[in-house]
Amino acid sequence: MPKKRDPDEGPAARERIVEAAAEVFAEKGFGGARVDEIARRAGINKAMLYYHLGDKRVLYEAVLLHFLSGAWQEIEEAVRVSPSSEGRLQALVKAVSAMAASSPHCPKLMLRELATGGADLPEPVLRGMARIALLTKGVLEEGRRRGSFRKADPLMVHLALVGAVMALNASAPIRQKLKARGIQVVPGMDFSQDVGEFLVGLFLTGLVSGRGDPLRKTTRASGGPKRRPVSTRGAVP
Amino acid sequence: MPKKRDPDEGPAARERIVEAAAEVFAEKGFGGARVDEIARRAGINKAMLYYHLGDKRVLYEAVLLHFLSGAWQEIEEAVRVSPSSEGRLQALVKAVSAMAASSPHCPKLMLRELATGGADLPEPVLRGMARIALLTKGVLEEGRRRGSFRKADPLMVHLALVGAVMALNASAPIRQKLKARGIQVVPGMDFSQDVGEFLVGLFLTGLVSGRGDPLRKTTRASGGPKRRPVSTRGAVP
DNA sequence: GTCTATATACCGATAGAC
DNA sequence: GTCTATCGGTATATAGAC
Repeated sequence: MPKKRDPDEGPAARERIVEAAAEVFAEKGFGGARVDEIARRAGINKAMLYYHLGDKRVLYEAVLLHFLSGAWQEIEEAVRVSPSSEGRLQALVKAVSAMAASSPHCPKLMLRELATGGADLPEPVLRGMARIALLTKGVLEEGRRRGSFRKADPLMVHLALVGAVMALNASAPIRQKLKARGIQVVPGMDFSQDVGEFLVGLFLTGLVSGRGDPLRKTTRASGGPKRRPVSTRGAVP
Repeated sequence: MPKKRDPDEGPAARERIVEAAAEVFAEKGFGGARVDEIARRAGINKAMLYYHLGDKRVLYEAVLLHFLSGAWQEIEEAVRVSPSSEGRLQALVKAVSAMAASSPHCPKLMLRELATGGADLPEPVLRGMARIALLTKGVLEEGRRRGSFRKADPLMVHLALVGAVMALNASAPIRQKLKARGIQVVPGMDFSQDVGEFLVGLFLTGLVSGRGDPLRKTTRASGGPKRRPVSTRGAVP
């Protein structure tokens, strides 16, 4: 009886391997990840890993596509069904945020790829990222034409969004370390606000007050400019 | 004659080693960096590297402190001299952006640490990061009390700022890859807008139009908080 | 202070028995 | 399909000659 694992005890070998690989690649990076450790966490022999998936780079490609291939369609769909420019931008921000929040491994993998300049990115992943960047560009340019958005480089918006989303969603360990050094927002270690909603507010109207909360009137069409915000304060001497 | 290197031909050994190490750590990460390669790029023998700096982890610590220790004071100073809440936030954004832009290695190193959850961060670096986060928190809470800012979790703002800044400043290789796949904003491969000014606009007023562009009223000099920055609309006498 | 040579350990990948 | 054993290559770190 060469088989020691009960075939009914969980997902198929390939699935378990990809999940374990995502964990280890996210923690250690492509170069730091050890195939032995991936095999161990998958509960499988290293030789079996090579038998099922191929070498380390093929494994990495499978991990990235596992996280990204589904998310792309959800992002495009979320943008497609929104009726206004602001709604589309809001949908884009929320969808990217949701993708990052869908797995703790996803934002870490993305941040590493940002740091390496995409050196380890396989071609299919690059094409998908280009699709999302083009989608962002389209949303922003249309909103700009309609007068809903001010002038901003679409690629910069895309990169700022990805960076902010991934940093926030990968920040739990850093938050814990900062918390031990004086940064404590609320008694718990979690954020005091929903990450997606925070990002929508940030990208749509920024931090300066004087405009209504964008979340309360999401489907406002692309009409003329909004009412000029009232500067609230005696803060200007 | 054991010495092959002319002592006058450049900076001291330690400086050259740290610079080369920053380069390699930024490109390959802590686990992926090879001590041999650092020594080679520093134009020094590997044994000499150990003689001067100690082991790989001490070397990494020296690299991080080299980039961060000076930047912290500049950030705190830039915030300190700003006369208003909005001006302080603007100064903070610009100072963090300037730090990331000061060296191509800095944003890559920061993104990697975000991805690892600060696992490789030495204690002095962590304390410095906590200082900046606390500074951000103070700026936002004061602005909130004065009515200048809307409600937002200060730690989320800090992490979003760091993520966006580092992603934008480390994005040159990714931009080139995306450019080859249909994303081309302007003929050159550079952004069509200054990164610091884009970020100020994003964090202060977001992308939705209807408010005066805060960038038009900022002083041209980088980090110049001399003039009152933002609230210069005609409606506010 | 500088360099060569090497100890020690580990990793990716495969061969081959079962 | 599964596992053990191992090869070949390479990494960190140090010993020791000069």
